[in-house]
Amino acid sequence: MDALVAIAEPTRRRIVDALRMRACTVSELVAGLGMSQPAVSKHLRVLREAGVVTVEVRAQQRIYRLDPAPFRELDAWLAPYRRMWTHHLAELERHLDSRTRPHDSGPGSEDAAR
Amino acid sequence: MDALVAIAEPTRRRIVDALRMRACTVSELVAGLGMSQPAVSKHLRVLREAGVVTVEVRAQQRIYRLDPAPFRELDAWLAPYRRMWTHHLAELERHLDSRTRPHDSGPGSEDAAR
DNA sequence: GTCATGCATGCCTTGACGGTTATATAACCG
DNA sequence: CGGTTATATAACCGTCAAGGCATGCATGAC
Repeated sequence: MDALVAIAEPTRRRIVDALRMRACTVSELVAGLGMSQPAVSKHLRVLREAGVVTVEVRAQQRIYRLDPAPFRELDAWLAPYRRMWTHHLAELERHLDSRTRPHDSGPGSEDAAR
Repeated sequence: MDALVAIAEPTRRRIVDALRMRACTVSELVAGLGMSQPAVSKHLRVLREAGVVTVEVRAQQRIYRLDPAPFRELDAWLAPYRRMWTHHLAELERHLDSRTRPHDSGPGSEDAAR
């Protein structure tokens, strides 16, 4: 979950969101972010060391692309919380159910989450 | 996605992970974290203002519990990235396929693994 | 070779943040 | 009422990180 800290930073999340569409060179990112090139390079370094992005050296250019691994990790971390809100939904559903059909006692239609 | 910044901080993630199990008072969190009470209160304030937790006033105690909303939001943000790693898996699968059966050219029977 | 390009690194400043101690507020207990 | 409990807030400090500029280091073009 070290990647989470890296991704949380607003500017880096902009970079990540940009790389989600397609791999980019540093210059392209600089143009899109409206920031100095060193600043972008430093953010890319953080993302690199957190395993969020990988680099492909191509002449003088560096092509950055996302590494799926940390996102899978984030997804795994999020999993137990998913149960939380599905539980909340189920509760709400039961509540609404009991208001609509006050005497419905049977475990009726199950609506699977997502 | 302001909640992401709040959750990214290590101590606050410990708090969130604790609250995932059950709602807690401040004192309980302080005991679990081994930190000063003001420090915990400040983190709780950040989480509160980010919409991550809600408070229930009960005499002198404040019972904190998670609010599912920001986690759903995080899940939604993560969704497009999910497509990324499933795509990677499909690619890897194709690759392994071509190595196992080098002359398999037709898009014939697809045996989906796992 | 020299020059230009693309990027990384070093240094510096500034602002934000996590942690502490001390204090204020509020609710129960006697 | 005074005293205790539970929590928030204030004031302060040390640290760290994000951004800027200047520079170094490769690679390709000439």
